[in-house]
Amino acid sequence: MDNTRWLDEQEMAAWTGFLAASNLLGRRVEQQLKDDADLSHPQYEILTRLSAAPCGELRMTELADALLTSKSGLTYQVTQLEKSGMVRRRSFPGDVRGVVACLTDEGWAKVRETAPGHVALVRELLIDVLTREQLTAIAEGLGEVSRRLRASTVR
Amino acid sequence: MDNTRWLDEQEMAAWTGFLAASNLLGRRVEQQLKDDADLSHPQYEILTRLSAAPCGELRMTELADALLTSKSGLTYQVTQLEKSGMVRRRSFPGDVRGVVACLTDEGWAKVRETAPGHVALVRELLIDVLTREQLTAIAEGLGEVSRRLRASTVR
DNA sequence: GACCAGTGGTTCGAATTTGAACCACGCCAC
DNA sequence: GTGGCGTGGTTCAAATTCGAACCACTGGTC
Repeated sequence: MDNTRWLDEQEMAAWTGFLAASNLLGRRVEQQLKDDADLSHPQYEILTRLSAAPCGELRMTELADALLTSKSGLTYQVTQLEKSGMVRRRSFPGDVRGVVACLTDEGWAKVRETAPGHVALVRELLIDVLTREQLTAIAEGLGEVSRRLRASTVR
Repeated sequence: MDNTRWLDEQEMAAWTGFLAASNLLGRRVEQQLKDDADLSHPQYEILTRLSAAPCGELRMTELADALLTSKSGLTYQVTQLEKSGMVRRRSFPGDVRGVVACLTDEGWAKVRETAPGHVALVRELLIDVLTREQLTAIAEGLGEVSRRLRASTVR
């Protein structure tokens, strides 16, 4: 017996569209960040997360699950950013094990000068291509999808 | 002056939802394929593309741009699949340079036994979470997005 | 106060990915 | 035919990624 519920045309289109957009967009964004700011996308994410946090600093763990990357991956990227002077590590007062990453002045400067170009690209390639209805559908639909994924993921 | 058109709340939600869904879904799918079939996602993609093609074979180049990966990446994955006996390389009659990848019997078997579980997961994590309206919005919206990305990408 | 399961981060090795350099060949124009 | 340019694939080194093992420490429990 084959009782698999295969995908109909519409569903298939959604899945392949999602996959393709995800690959191609990721690639383009990565490319632009590398060219304009000499940053990888994960690195850019780290910088913006930090810049949005009070005092420009966050615990490693908080960063790690905001970034959706593995712990070791984060360690690596933060080390890179530290080498290039964008970020500094400090130890967390109150728990010797804890480490907080902290934006340096150059880090702040980098974010300020990089963000506009990044936003412009995202707008051009994604946001402005969609109708308002598509935009809200995506915001709500994929929002729900990722909420469930987060919830069901073993921490 | 800062004349950047920043993202409003809705637009931001769409972008972050998209990024998160993309990361988390990719990770989960990857995981499942590895566990159930001992395949990476790119490898699975190769197998299904081949199985959808006449005679189960395609030129390397055709595969490469269907897969949205670099040429060298494809070479690597095909080599892996060849080692595990899912795929065979033949030379392309009519152009000595050309190489066609070709599903073996085990390759066919692998696709048949892996596809149902894969589809079920995609359904559970993505398709069945969305309303029908969201589904069509995503199919059309992201379809258009990726079409443009393909078109504007240097080949 | 000593034990012990659990946390926060780093280190390590293995697998994958990418772009650039490369090689061999086909396709033309002359 | 014979240069010379573009193509189809592979090879190479470098960067990144992941999970598993690890270390140092914390917070209860007895």
